[in-house]
Amino acid sequence: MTGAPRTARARARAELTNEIKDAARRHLAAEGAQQLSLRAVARELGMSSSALYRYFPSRDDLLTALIVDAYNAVGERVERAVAATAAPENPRAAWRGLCDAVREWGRAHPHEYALVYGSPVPGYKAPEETMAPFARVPYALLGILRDSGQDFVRASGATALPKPLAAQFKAVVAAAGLDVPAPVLARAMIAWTGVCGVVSFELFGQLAGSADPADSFFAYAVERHADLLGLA
Amino acid sequence: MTGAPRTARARARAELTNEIKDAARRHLAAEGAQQLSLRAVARELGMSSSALYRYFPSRDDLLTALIVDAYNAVGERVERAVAATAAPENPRAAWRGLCDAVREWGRAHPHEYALVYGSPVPGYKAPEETMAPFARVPYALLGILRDSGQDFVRASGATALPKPLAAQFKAVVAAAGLDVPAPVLARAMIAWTGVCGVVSFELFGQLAGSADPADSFFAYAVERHADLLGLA
DNA sequence: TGTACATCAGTGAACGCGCGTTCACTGATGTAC
DNA sequence: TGTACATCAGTGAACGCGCGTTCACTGATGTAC
Repeated sequence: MTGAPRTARARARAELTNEIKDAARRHLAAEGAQQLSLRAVARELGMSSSALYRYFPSRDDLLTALIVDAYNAVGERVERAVAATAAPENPRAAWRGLCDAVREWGRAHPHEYALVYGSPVPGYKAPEETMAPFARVPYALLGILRDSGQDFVRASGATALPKPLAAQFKAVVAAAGLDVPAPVLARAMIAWTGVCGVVSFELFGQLAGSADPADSFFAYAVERHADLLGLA
Repeated sequence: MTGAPRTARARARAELTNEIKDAARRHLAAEGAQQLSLRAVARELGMSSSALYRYFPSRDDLLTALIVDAYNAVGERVERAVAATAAPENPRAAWRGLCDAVREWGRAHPHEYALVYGSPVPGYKAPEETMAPFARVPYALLGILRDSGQDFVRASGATALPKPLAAQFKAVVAAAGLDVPAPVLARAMIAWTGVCGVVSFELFGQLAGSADPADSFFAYAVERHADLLGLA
């Protein structure tokens, strides 16, 4: 992103910014998503609460930084997992890799997962800068489908979208400059919401007493969603 | 549940208990899920905060009451919707009814939806009394599948579960006294998590900029999940 | 290389606010004889 | 039906706590000549 900082002061600033975010992440894990407290973060770092204002102009800006970091973290893990599977030759393996990466990241960072995929923080409005990181995982999925060169939509037996949905998604495809047909986007979003549904249920405790532990159920659900996607 | 209250005092108590819960629900909608404030609720009702302790021994008990009410509200709507579709003859219509009921309830009460299906409230441990209301929607879905008399698992082309999952779900079926085979439970849970995934994405803002408004996408996703369930 | 000045990091006190919960109390409602 | 007593609803003050943010300030780090 930005080049290496030239002065000692700039280096210290960059380091401390990261330390603040790390402490905030720990505090998120301890106290839960919404009540992130600047004072508690400052306390953990042994500095005065007012000093934080040198680094983040308000609590919401710190939140935004954490959200951007979280989207980028899961996005990067997903992209690496997909790249490791020789995606074009085996889209189903790539899909598996994507899903496992999301779940593993979520299990390792449940409160960051909740921050981005759980209930919205009341009174917080996500600024525009979160949009690109937000889209990394869905884009990775679209990439798998595009690169497979497979006519998986036809393979799955459903060729056409209902008219209103087709119109809506054609517009989305055009506006975002995506290189997939609308039915592929629709299938991708069903798969993506489905997998997030399972991960959310697992992390939020809705599977306690049924699919608990959730490993086998998750793997099975991933395969069924692959079927629905029409992946070979 | 309990009979009609005999004395004026008991009647007033029951009424005020409901008024407190209503005010708490409104407060939930205004301020968000986790920071439900007893004092704010009392203020809205024009009573002292200490008076609330006559009705709920602590903040967590009020939360529990709201959670139980929320599960029962969505459960009842789902059960009515399913009953209205002549389910045994047309399981797919019943499934549609279930999904639409969940989504409509969620859209009408997004903060109650977030309370039960969103990020868990930090420090709050759901007591046993929430379990039965919690299970109403999944049970309604299992009822649709059982009553259809259809061999939809075979119809969908996947007969056997992987061994570990089969063992796990057989145990769940036995422990809960369910009258469906394990593969049906597995399919039902995939469908249920999938639909909740779409509703959560819609309500939590993840569909903004793509499937927004989400009506057609939701309907399409419901059909595809019905395909996956193997419903006629 | 040294000096004068500008920039920045961090402090500590303060403002004004809200929170859950406890406690001793007043007054009304219900119950037993 | 009337009276004595027990139960309950609700009050208001208090405890002890935490919060985000502002402000005037001290010292250290960087920059231009």
